[in-house]
Amino acid sequence: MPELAEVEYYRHRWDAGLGQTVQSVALHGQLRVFRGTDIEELQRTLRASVFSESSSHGKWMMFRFARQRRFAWIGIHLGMTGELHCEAANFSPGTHDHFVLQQRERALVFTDPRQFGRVKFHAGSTEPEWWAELPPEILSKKFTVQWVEEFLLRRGRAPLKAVLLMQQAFPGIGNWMADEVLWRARLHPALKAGRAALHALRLWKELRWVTAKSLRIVGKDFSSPPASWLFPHRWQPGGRCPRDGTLLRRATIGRRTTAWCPRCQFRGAERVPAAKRKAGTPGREAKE
DNA sequence: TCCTATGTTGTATG
DNA sequence: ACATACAACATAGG
Repeated sequence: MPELAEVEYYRHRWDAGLGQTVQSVALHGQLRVFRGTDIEELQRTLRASVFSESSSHGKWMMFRFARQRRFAWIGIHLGMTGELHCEAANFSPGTHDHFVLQQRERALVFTDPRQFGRVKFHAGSTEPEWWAELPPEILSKKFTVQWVEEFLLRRGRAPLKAVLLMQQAFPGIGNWMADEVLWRARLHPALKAGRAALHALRLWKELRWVTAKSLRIVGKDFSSPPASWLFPHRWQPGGRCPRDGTLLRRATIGRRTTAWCPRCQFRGAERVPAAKRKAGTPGREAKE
């Protein structure tokens, strides 16, 4: 499920283990989530180290470990179905529990049935490249209106929805957050990004608003956003726009199921009227 | 049986 | 080189 707010929620589930020594590291089942990682070194380095720090960036989480003056970093991405949880010390892993950090009083577990998630590893005295090179976070100073505008222009021909999902510009935004932002900015998900660049300020504001609020609501204790959000209505059959009561529409846009209000989310005047479209001919819009 | 799922990556094409 | 579109990955549930 995880987008940035859920990621933050899951990250804190390992907090109980902070300051505690890792006694052993268990890798279980398929090793797919470790693709590209030296698992031998990972296990060797983490054993007897202290779990000393935890942070997140978009959909990535980073956990730091220390042994004497040596540091190790674990990066975890939850993919589509990943979760972190904390279990009793005598925990025995199930089929989808791929990564277990055993501590004296608990087990820190990474579970992921579909295995789209991944675990990265780095040891040394400086931060790993894959952590240092991440794009500006949405709530950071470096995430400016210009940043948004320039990216929209560069991806000018792609549908706005698809562009909002691009992690190199909007780290942490996923399917439901993108829909929420578009609905609040009153922009149609199929609008060409180049056209949406005119409304970069609005998008920037809503990106930051939705991000901040989601962290407080979902990130804190996995609560659901209130009925005034698009969120609780978007998958409901017969779901209606909380702003004007219009029946929501759904379609596949940018390869993902998208919900929007056909009344308050305009495509804008740029839409060339399909003057002579024969009845029965599919339009440019994705099938519904 | 077929469809869906809050994600990313590799590959083909323009 | 750059942007865009799509299949693929693996599993569960309706």
